[in-house]
Amino acid sequence: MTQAQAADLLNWYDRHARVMPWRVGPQDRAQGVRPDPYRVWLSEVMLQQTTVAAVRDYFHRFTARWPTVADLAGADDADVMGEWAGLGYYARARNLLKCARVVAHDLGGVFPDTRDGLMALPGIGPYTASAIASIAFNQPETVVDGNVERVMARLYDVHTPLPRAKPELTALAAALTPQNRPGDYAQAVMDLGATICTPRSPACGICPWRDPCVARTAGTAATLPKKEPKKPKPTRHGIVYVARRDDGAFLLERRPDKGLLGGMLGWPGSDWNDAPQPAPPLDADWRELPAQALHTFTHFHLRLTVMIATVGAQAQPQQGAFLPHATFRPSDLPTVMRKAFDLARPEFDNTP
DNA sequence: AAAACGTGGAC
DNA sequence: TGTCCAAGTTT
Repeated sequence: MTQAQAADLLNWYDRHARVMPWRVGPQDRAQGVRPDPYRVWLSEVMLQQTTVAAVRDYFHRFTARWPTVADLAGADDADVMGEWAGLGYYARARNLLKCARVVAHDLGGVFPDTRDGLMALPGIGPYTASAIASIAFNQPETVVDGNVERVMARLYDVHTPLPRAKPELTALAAALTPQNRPGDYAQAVMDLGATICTPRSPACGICPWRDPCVARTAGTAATLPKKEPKKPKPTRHGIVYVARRDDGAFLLERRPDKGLLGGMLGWPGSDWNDAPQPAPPLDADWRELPAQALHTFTHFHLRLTVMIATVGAQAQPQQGAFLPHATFRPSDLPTVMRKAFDLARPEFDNTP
């Protein structure tokens, strides 16, 4: 019964698998081609809470610049954080480097091939460990991501809201996981969730699991999975200071590793709260821009007031350091800081 | 164990 | 415009 269901899904995957740069397709896989564990790991970390569309270009840039785990382990922290800029959840990038260095220096450059071994590494949790073990090492582990939760909730018409339903959905997913082709099966369920069993208006008519799906029969598919209500996001305020030196250098600071945007480059400024105190990083003739930078994080909205100033070569900052014009890439900034820069930049162009 | 942690696209 | 959501992990 369940074996037949798994076979139905694998047949569907053989015909409809999405093509992705880190993936070995079912045809090649059948010929014995194995995916590179480094690329599987890198893609899985990038894909945590992040869409395939957003990951593609980052994956290409990372693998072009650091083709192996040893290359990545030898990279400078600032270069890795800069390449990650814009992708979000920056703890992933810090843990990525930590993990690469453990694998390169302590494990001889070889990734563990078991779920437990993988889970011991920084930035690898239950989902990612199962994904790497099954996809890269063909271990019969069960992956449970948002797609799998949705597919299982519908297949068995589970109305318990998430995250409470997670253990139940995990058990249901495990019972379906076949012993053969575990990697293809894992990717097949996720492809099904991403292309057929979508959050809104699922395409039940062309679903390989149309017949056994309880929620489709009950007419509840589109309402599942249920979720606990979310808390409203408060709005916080902050002030950033964008100083441009005569020679084109900009005053930037490296944020501490802990906390929001940890380890990333940013403009010096105030704390972010209801009524931020001015905190200019150096004495200058600061001018407030008429427009604010608006940005929404996971748990709050932010309205950033942008102050700008042009300073001379003798300027001595109390916070941060001037980054030479030739060294500064705006693309190294996290998005909220790039938004502030996008407001400030034309002002410097207009008043050189 | 609840909260922190980013961003961009779809509707 | 606002809300939801995406191959979750850490503390």
